[in-house]
Amino acid sequence: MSKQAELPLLDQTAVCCAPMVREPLGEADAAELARMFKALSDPIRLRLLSLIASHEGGEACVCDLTGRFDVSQPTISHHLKVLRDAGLVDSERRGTWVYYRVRPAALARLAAPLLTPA
Amino acid sequence: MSKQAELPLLDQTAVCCAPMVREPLGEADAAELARMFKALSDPIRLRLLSLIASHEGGEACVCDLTGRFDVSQPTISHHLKVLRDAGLVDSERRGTWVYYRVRPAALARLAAPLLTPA
DNA sequence: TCCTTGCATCGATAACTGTCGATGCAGTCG
DNA sequence: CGACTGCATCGACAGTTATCGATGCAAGGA
Repeated sequence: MSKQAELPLLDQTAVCCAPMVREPLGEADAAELARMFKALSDPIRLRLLSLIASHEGGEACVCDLTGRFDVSQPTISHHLKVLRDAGLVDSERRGTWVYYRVRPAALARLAAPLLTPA
Repeated sequence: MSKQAELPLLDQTAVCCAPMVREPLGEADAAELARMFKALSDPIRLRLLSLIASHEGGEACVCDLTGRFDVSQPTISHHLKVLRDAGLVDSERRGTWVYYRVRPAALARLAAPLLTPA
């Protein structure tokens, strides 16, 4: 579990600190950002992410998440996998349960290009 | 042109100022945010947005955009429509050309929930 | 008026996505 | 060991999306 390195590495400074208002996105940056935004392009995934982030301790086990939605457990599992593959969350098994936790750096990477410089 | 009101109105303060780390997203908020993120989930649309935003005057006509990509003109037109329907850009016809311009408030609305509070 | 240019729309098609029930697998508890 | 629970994976199916060429339409110039 905890698949990292699903996305190619990026020049952190390029994506992180240069709002796209200043200079056009390169093809590679656009491709990676698009992959991450795509993970956020579903209402259930957004709610999952916010449930995880706002849960006490900053983490939530799948059992806390399933049942809060009108979709089946395999569907929740699928959405969690999409979030994980996009690098937005991490998962860790502890005993019977699997805990998910948000990766704040990933969110920051997405927010950065959206912020218009003053 | 310039279709507004494609998205239902939202409580501005709820979406805008409450990072989802604090409290879980409501269903309606999640649905609208997902629609906007979906518009950003394509590399071509991200590059289009950054080209428009970084273009001099903060606006670009379609003729500045077509030809910078390996896809046909109708495809570019389609992607611009997606961005417009999501409320991320505005378009205006002036004479022969149609100019697109980013709506900074929309970008800010997307960035807000991603920012983790200190 | 007719032709040209800039852009949008249409219809078709291949690829992708969300969802489900069924199933598999790992860990826990008798 | 055997049963049960929590979660992931599989295979199938319906709905959506990205793309294209063809076409339409508006504005400007000859």
